[in-house]
Amino acid sequence: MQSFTEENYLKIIYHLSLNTESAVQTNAIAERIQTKAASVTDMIKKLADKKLVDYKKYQGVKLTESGKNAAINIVRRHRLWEVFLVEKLNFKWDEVHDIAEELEHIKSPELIERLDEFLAFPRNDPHGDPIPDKNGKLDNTVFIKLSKLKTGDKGLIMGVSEHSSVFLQHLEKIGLTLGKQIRITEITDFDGSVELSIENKQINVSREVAKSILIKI
Amino acid sequence: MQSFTEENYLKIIYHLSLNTESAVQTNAIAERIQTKAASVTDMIKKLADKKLVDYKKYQGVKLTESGKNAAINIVRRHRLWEVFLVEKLNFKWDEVHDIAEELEHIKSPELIERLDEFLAFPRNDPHGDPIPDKNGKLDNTVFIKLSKLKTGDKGLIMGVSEHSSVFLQHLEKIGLTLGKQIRITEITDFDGSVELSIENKQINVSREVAKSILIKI
DNA sequence: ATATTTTTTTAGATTTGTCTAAACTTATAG
DNA sequence: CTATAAGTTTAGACAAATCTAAAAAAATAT
Repeated sequence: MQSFTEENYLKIIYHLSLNTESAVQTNAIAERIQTKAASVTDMIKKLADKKLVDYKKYQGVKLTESGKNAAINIVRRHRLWEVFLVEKLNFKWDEVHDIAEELEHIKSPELIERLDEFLAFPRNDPHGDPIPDKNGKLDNTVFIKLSKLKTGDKGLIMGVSEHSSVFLQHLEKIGLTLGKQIRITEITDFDGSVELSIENKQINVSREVAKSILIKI
Repeated sequence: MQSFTEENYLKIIYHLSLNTESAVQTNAIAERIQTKAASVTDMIKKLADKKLVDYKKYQGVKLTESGKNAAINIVRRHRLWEVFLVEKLNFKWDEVHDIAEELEHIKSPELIERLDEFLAFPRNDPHGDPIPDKNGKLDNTVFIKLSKLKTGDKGLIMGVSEHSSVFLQHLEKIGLTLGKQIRITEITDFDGSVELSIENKQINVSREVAKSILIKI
């Protein structure tokens, strides 16, 4: 069983691994986890001793099979708690991350199975991210960035790839929330901004925003 | 804001204070918290520096006003989570203590207010213990031990003063659960065991058991 | 190919919470 | 009222996770 801190490292390494085939760098971890590179090196050695990561000096780390399992479990717990906070306690989607960050470390497996059942086995968290099932299996449906669509394309908002409060509050304000149907009405050539219709209203989003919204066609 | 460990000490000191007017002894804390007296002395000094306890060498500790507030807050969180686990996730009353022990340290006050609301502001936890309100106020209804009743007395089972799994499972098995109506039909003089009728059945409980069941007449 | 910059690691210190062993206080028994 | 026992504290050490400063390796630039 891992400590609170070890779990945080595993989770961060897992998230950083998703963007790359190659090993995760010490500095990248340090930045994400708000600590110094030297501390990361120390922890990496500890995780390597426990066979949770493969590590060669100066070469960064990769999760082992068992490290990956542990990480996915943490992600599962985090996302289930986010669903609970939004669906049952009426938190907004931009308010839940920090609380889930604490709740994810509660260890009882029985608790998580029952929570999953209580929430009716949700497949996605409030940001559209998939929730691993109890065997660690992830729904591998891949969504398309709104910025990749063409004029006339229709789709459903399924998630976001940027999780900051400012961004989520902005989406909330302009009405771009999970599950809504959209249709692209125009794409401005020179700045890539997108005009779309949603619930019979026309709104305009910048290319920056469009890149962070995930769509199912 | 206190650490996980400091919170545990405050909680234990609070519980031990309930049984006595005088200061709580180092050894008593050590026994409850599964640690050594020397460690307790160290932590007590830290809590005293933070003005959470009053401490004079060799004289034990008492919670200060602010220490007591902190402790009551932890108790509130613990008991609310116990209600959640039993009412919403269908845990049995003897299964929830350890999980609530972890959940009670999640810090967000907003979370607790919303949880309280979600549970419809329960007044008691699954063992009948009162839940402090958000101002720390405790319902001061005092219940009577079943062992104090006389033949013919009627009452409702409101709680238990012993929380071990074995005991709770035993009560569950013989049907003595929260909220049920009972009537004393006979008290055996020589061993103090109590015969009572509950839901038209006659059952017999030892004096030991009777002392740990709390009744509202 | 060498110099410079970036990244990573090491060495040694610090903090938090714990421990053992010994010393000290207070309580209890004769 | 002294001797012994019980309870508590101190001193010094340890493990976990962190840090700073300096050394070492790898990447980049001239």
